[in-house]
Amino acid sequence: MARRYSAQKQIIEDTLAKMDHPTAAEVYEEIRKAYPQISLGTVYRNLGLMADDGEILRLSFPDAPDRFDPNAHEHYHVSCSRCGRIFDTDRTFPSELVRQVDRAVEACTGVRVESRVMMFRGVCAACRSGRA
Amino acid sequence: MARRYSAQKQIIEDTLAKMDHPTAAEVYEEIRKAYPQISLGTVYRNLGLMADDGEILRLSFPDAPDRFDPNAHEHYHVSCSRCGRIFDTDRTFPSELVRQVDRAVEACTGVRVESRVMMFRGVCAACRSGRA
DNA sequence: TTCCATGCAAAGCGTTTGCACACAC
DNA sequence: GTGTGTGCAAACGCTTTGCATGGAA
Repeated sequence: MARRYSAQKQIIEDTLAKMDHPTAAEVYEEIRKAYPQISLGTVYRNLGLMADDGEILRLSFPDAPDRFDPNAHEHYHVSCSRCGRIFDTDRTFPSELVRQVDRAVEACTGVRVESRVMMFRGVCAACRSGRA
Repeated sequence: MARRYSAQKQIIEDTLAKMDHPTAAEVYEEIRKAYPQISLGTVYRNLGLMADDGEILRLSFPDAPDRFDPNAHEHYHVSCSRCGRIFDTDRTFPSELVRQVDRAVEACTGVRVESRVMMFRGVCAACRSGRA
């Protein structure tokens, strides 16, 4: 059941942890700087497996490659419609609010919520004031 | 600025309205029953344009084709992790809750929310009781 | 020794696009 | 008549996969 150790998976994990919602290709390019022999297929394979195992999050956006998030905890994702940057909500986000929404969703649809990938669009603070 | 009238766009719009979160291919197949001469490219083109204009919603899921929703109003999407069906929240969903979340998101990330595509996973009522 | 993970390259699939033609205006 | 939308098919980009090899257990 447990996966066999592999240096590549370790590197992918460590690299993802240092990046900000990268695509698989971005992870690949970053790793290649230090380990030019790694293959894109391996990066995809490991990211996919980690996402399936719930270790990390895979985020899908229209017309764009998937992005990965090492933080699999419940949080929201917000992308700025001007600069495209992606923000996470953090621990300061009231968790009762999340639970309240879960309950309202279940009341409305009958679905008992297990996980949330919630994406918002808006304009970030930097873009609203001066420049992006 | 206004788009020119086209019978195809009209059909696509009408067909989408009658379906439940279909993919572009599903819309195409449905239309083909009555209008076999329509082309897949036209379906994609029109759905894409409508989504860009905010007329309809385009939903992206990992490892699956995009799905389209004729209802562009603020609502949540919930997909059942067992049967894969997609549910919408409806007007009974408390809108103050949505606004509360928007405010909390802005407090947390600095992003002023303009639109929400919120997707949950869980197990629907049908799957929880008997069979799907 | 066993068999899972890798590297490589090709295939797969959803989606977009270029072009010639048709049709709304 | 002018220019946007269509049909068709080819191209595209992201992602997965088959296969031979290498390395963990």
